[in-house]
Amino acid sequence: MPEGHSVHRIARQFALHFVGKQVQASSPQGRFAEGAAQLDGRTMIAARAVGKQMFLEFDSARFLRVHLGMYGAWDFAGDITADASSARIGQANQRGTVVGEFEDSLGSIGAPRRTRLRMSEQETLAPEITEFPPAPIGAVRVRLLTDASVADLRGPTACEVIDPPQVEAVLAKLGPDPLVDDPGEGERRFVQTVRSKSTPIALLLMDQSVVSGIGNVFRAELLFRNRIEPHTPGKQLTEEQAVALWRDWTHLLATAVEHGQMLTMEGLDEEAFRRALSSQADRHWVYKRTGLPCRICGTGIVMEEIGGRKLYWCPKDQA
DNA sequence: CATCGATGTTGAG
DNA sequence: TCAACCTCGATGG
Repeated sequence: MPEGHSVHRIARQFALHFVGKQVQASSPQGRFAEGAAQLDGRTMIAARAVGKQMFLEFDSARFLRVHLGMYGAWDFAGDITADASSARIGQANQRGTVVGEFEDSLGSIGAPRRTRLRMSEQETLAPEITEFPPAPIGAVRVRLLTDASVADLRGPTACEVIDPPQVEAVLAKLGPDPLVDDPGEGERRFVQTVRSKSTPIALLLMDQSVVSGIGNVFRAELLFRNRIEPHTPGKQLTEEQAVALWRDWTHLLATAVEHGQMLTMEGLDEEAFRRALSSQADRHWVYKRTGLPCRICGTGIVMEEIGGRKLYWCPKDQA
């Protein structure tokens, strides 16, 4: 379920604790045994996210490409970075465990630390491990293990070992990512593409070849924040509207990566933004609010299926 | 405890 | 256009 910000957070986790280290790769589930064997014993060189895709680079020019799809997740344990301001506490950990921000990045002398963190759309702290490495739980497609940290991947849409030309082929199909591409260049590409197509803007925002990283939540919220009617053909947007969409996406993405959660009320409603930081309620302008009153004008939010996904908007403010 | 739906993508028909 | 992929929290009985 992750949109772009989650993948950037996961890549950062790998950059902090796996890059520069030799990695033991395996496939406890068995389905990725061949791929794991190609990575086993190699050193991770870099971790990079582009949109919802992640590339873990290993020595000898091998890349692990991962796309979490609808319900993929990484389970980290040992020496990892757990950010208390964004991670929720898992069920069995309700009382007791308190983890300070970046506490676990402080020092790693001696035995691996015991933090366990699931990173998907949400970040959830699980009960601490009692042994390292912990036994894999469930269907783990690939396990990446260093002397102090472990990462288990489950339920991904894509998980494959590829070479540099194949990496380039994947990247070539992706639209700009504000955290990857030069800001001016990304904006130019986005605006140019959007304003050349007759496809509804609601579909263009979800098209990863037009812009990388936007999913169903950000799509609906971006269109509301910019008061754009979702069915408007891309070519009917003004230059200013297209530019504003790109800049707002840039802003929302950076905020989400920083806080580890989507904060789409930010910038337009400071009170709601602060409330969203600590609670699960009142998080969105229109997403999943069918029939509820618009937070601005009170009109009922409407929903329809388009391109196989649910689209939410305010028929009055986004007329 | 069974069922549903989801913040996504691919490929068959 | 739709099923499949394969996971799990939310929901309902």
